[in-house]
Amino acid sequence: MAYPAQTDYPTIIATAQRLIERDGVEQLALASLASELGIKAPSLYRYVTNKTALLKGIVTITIQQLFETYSQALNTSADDPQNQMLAICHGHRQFAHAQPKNYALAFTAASAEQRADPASLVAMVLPVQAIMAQISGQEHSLSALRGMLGLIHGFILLELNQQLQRGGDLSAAFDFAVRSYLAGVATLASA
Amino acid sequence: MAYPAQTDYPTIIATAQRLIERDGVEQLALASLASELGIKAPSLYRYVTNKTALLKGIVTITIQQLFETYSQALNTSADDPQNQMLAICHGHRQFAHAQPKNYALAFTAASAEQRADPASLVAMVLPVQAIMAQISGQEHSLSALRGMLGLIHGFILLELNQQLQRGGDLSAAFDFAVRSYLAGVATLASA
DNA sequence: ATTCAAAAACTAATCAATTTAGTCTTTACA
DNA sequence: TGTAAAGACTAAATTGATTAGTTTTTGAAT
Repeated sequence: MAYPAQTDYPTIIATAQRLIERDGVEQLALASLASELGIKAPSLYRYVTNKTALLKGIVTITIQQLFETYSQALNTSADDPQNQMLAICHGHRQFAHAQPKNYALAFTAASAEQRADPASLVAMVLPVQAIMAQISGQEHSLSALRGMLGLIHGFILLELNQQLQRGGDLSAAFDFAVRSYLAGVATLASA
Repeated sequence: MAYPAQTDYPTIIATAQRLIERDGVEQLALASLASELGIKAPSLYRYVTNKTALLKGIVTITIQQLFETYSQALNTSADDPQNQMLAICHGHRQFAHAQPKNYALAFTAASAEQRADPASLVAMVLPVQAIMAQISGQEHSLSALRGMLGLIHGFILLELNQQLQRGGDLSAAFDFAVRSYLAGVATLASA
């Protein structure tokens, strides 16, 4: 029963994500964000308690979006576990490439207050672990999952941070690495 | 022919590394660093052009230290390429665990001005690629190397960022993942 | 011995950004 | 038609990096 809000939380987060993708996180000042929303910086404090909380909100939303990418990959993808897993890995990488700055922010937030809620990460990967179990066997499924997440995440970060600059087809290298890993997991499982 | 310096560049970097490890990068203020060195903040500007340059200096030194870890692993390690590679991977992980905050800073610096010189990274991994070639064959050695670096780096970052919190022996999982990957690379190479 | 100049540090001030305090404006509803 | 709550604003406080200008120390030349 009052003044009509000139913005709202989802808009703030979405706008912040857009600015981060355009200019980088370091450049994200509350003044610029507010200006982009047509308000002044102090007004943001009606929606977020401080900048750290804002960043954590961004991280949370980004993870949710990645989560949706996973769901889609799981639905649309192929018959056998190997191909399902490949679809997930490529989906993950595409997501990261589509919003590199937000992806990096989501997974390398320096301070603990900014990091994603662990529970949501677990929810995200449980179905993936089930598929991995078909490849690695139950016993190794958690370790195998962790290795795979490390592989795709690390590869992507090295790419995004310009640390794989020696040429060659990075998509092919990624595919090669994931296939190798899955093949190895399958081998060690049957041994 | 003058005032004796109360500090020097290497001391500044080493002290900054220590403070980062103790309190985190976000907490690294020039005033605290200066105070730790027994001087005032503006005096730091005689040694570094600005805070960004300081951070880049820290990153550079940290990478050099990791480089030395690699050299040691390469010297002391075993006969066959698989075991040499394992030694490198475990050495890398131990280094990261010994100085997690500086490791994360070195490899996830948001802005390009803070990142390590690409050439030094190449120099660091060339000998590793030679070993990888013995496992994967020349043709795949670069892709296989990239995958391995991604795997160990990603796994370590997930660990350090508390994103592998579901229990279990992480050292064992790391070992399992690396062995799986190497086995897979060897398999695909001979195919 | 004294002075000079350069190096290095200091204090004080500026600038940029987040955050807080207090005030004004809009609008739904009695 | 008035009023209270929500939302935004301006102004000011805070914190941290950076700059300007000044002072201190000391080795070397007179």
